[in-house]
Amino acid sequence: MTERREQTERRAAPFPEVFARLSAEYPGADTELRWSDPLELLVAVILSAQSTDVRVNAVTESLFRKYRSPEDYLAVAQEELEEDIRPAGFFRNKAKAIQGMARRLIEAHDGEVPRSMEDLVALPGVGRKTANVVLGNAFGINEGVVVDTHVKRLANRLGLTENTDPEKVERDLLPLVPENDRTVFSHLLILHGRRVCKARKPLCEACVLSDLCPSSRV
DNA sequence: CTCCCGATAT
DNA sequence: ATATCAGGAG
Repeated sequence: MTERREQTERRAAPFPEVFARLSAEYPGADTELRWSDPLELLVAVILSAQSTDVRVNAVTESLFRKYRSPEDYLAVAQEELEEDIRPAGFFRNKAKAIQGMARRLIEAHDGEVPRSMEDLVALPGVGRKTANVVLGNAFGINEGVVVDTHVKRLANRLGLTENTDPEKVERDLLPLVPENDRTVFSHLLILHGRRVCKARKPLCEACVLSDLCPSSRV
């Protein structure tokens, strides 16, 4: 209790207030990825790694007309799939991952996208972040918080965690966020991160959280 | 930790 | 010129 800190170390933003303000700012916050079934969402999220949703949607618009089932992804040579997803970036890795994922769906899950974290993470190209998006958006299972680059950055700036490892960030957020709000909260942070709390030049003067953000420069 | 891909913002 | 973009694998 004797420790006397400088004023530079401001308090973490209170989660309920953060959630309330962002909910008001972004009503109906949802993914901007275009999808119409779990397989499409899974593919879209795999493609979204280090890419923008605009580029991913440009790719999937035609991709999802050509590939409608796991079998369809395996019916072409890897090189053909690579060309079909090229603009999304990392096209060799992602084509290989999608075909490996499709193969495992057929061999281990009767061609269906599994509904558990354990099974999803066992799919090639699917990590915890991708699994949480699919669970939350396609199946309404909100067990986890999606920790992507935006959620990680905002959680740190808001003082909701001191960790940078995505899994530790999620562990710190879980007790703060009611289970039913976890998927929505992820979307809120992602949207706010894209539009206001940007990685390079955050628009603190336009931020509805600036008065309670430890990192605000306003 | 590096690599994977290339467009865009700063 | 360099950091960043709805990450994951080796």
